[in-house]
Amino acid sequence: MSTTLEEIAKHAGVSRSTVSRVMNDHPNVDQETRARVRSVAESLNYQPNVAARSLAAGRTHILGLVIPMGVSALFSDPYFPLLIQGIASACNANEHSVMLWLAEPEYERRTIRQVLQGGLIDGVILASALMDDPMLEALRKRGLPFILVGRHPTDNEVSYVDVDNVNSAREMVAYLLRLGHKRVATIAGPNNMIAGADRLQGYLLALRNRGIAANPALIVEADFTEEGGYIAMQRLVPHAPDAVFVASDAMAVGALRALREAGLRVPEDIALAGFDDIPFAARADPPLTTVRQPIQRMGTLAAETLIDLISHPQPQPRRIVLPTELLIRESSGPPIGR
Amino acid sequence: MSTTLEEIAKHAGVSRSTVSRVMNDHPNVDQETRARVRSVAESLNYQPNVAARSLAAGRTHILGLVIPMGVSALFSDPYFPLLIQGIASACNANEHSVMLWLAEPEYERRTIRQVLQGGLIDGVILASALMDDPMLEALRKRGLPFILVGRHPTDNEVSYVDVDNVNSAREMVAYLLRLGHKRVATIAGPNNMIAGADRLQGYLLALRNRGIAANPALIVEADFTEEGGYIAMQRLVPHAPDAVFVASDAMAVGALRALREAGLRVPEDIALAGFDDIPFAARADPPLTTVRQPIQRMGTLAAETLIDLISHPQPQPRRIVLPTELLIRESSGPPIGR
DNA sequence: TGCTATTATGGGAGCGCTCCCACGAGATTT
DNA sequence: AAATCTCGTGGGAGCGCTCCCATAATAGCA
Repeated sequence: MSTTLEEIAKHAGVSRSTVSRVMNDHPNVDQETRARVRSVAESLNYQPNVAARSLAAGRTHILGLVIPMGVSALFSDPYFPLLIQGIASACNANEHSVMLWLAEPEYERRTIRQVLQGGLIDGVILASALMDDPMLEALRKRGLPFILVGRHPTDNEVSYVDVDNVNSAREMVAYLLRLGHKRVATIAGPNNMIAGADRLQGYLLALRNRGIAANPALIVEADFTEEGGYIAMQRLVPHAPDAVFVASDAMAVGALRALREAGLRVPEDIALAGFDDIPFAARADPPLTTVRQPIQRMGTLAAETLIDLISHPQPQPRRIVLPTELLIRESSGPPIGR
Repeated sequence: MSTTLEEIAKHAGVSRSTVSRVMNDHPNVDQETRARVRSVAESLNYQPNVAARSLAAGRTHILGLVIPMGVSALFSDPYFPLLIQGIASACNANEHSVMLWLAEPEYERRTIRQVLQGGLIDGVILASALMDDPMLEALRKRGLPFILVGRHPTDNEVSYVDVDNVNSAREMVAYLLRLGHKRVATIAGPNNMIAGADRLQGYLLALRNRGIAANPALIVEADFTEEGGYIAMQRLVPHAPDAVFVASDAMAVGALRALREAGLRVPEDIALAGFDDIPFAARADPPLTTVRQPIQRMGTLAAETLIDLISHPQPQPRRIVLPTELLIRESSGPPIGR
């Protein structure tokens, strides 16, 4: 069926061992022999058997991508597709493959077991871990290389790729305040998700820096979905905010819809700002002021860093923080007079 | 590190073979022995080594999911996330795992080789194969079980899960015609994608059934993206259609935007209908008349069918066609007088 | 009672690979 | 000149599992 090392060896007139050395770029192989083996392998369309390699060497060139699906809602915004694309693309470029686990809570124990003990994963990318994700604990106990997409709030011994959610949010809210808004509200993300908590933190910081006391009535938690943003905004309207920082664009789109239904104009009656810069943000009506984060790039970097971490284990964690960009569009409006 | 069969055997006071039989639900094991082995395995948190199992038995309980990324645009609409969710969910429920390949054209040959010859995939789900997808040819030549999501136009020896795109589109266009529209246009999907071609086919059929000649000026091909829909609609506007059937909701949202900018009201000046029923469709302004297709369910069924196909190989292909549903919302408007 | 099914179990072989050690030949050192 | 050190190569062992065959114990039937 599939070509084996031994066959290549026979055709090239060398031993199995030599072919193996060639395939793994080991030194101490004659230039000429190497070339001959390479060409035979190519012509026989040889592909090493991953299972055998894994058994013998414990290395598979497969990365696991684990996405907790407690918040399955997340899958309806373009965040994960972009992340996956970035990861897959890096894997393609580096001769790796991806195994995907959508960790549904009801199968949690089994998923963890599969991921950790199946023996066919070289490392794990854990995307948007929850605050107290059991997968994280299991990973660290097992000693399998892994990297988070999205930092961990308490544990600073783990590697991650992230953007600075706190400061990005803070800057956005500071911008709204500078425009002259007095009652800046926020629609926050779920508090058990790190990005949600961080962006709320940034909001609070910006207020504090201006010496403004946070008004609990102007802070509503939602679930990162359009629908959630819609409902949250309906709850916010009676409290008459003059600007709202929404912790994701998907929610901002929902908020926009609620405002339209409430007969409020954006940005004339109320300014709005989102987070993410999803493709639709620029095309919303009005176009959405938002924070751009390089999602696909984060995926690529996570994969690349993990691959490096696997072949060059290091005690100290890698922490990669990518820059964001404030995109000022029409939804935040001009400075207001006073 | 990881627990092995042999350890379980020792703890349970039986042989490796017996443990293997228990783990694979083979008959001819004493009830009591079986229970004992089970409990030992459970308490030692045993997980079979996938690589070893694969090597020995040629079965891995891993499904490959291959998504051609020629049209990476596809990833910005919720189709694939939903499909993936359905597949992953079925895999979780059936003790399988998923390997994901986003087949970028530049790595095509290598991807095919990895998928087919790595030896760690029991079967493949190929999503939205292109018209002449080389992966398909390779799969069939290799004899690996596989299933398509989205039928194949010429090859009817392959298994697939799909909706009846032709008839669903036909019905939607027939509905628009029944409302009294005279110049029904379409924004079609890419012609090298089967769903795109099929929906266009349905459009043409509906016209033919009414004895209406297709007007080339009223048919514009786009790429299933919002942006593509926007541009397509701009090109359509000068030809004054009174209704447009858009082959995907994502494109319909773009079309809506183009119409708004052109100062045309929906549905008063022009009726609009989409396809897919993405979550946002119901919340668009106005809410979008569309065809609902059970995307997540298609994923689940594809995975379940494939798993069945792997354990019970059959010569004849399985063809599963799921029903769609016409959702009449405001964007198509009421019947028009004449 | 003898004989053949049936059931429960153990152990060997081997899947395709990597790693380690052994070996010979040539280069380098003393 | 002998001793040592490279380098290139081959072959054995073994990763953890499944499959097959052998064996023993029991059941079924004449």
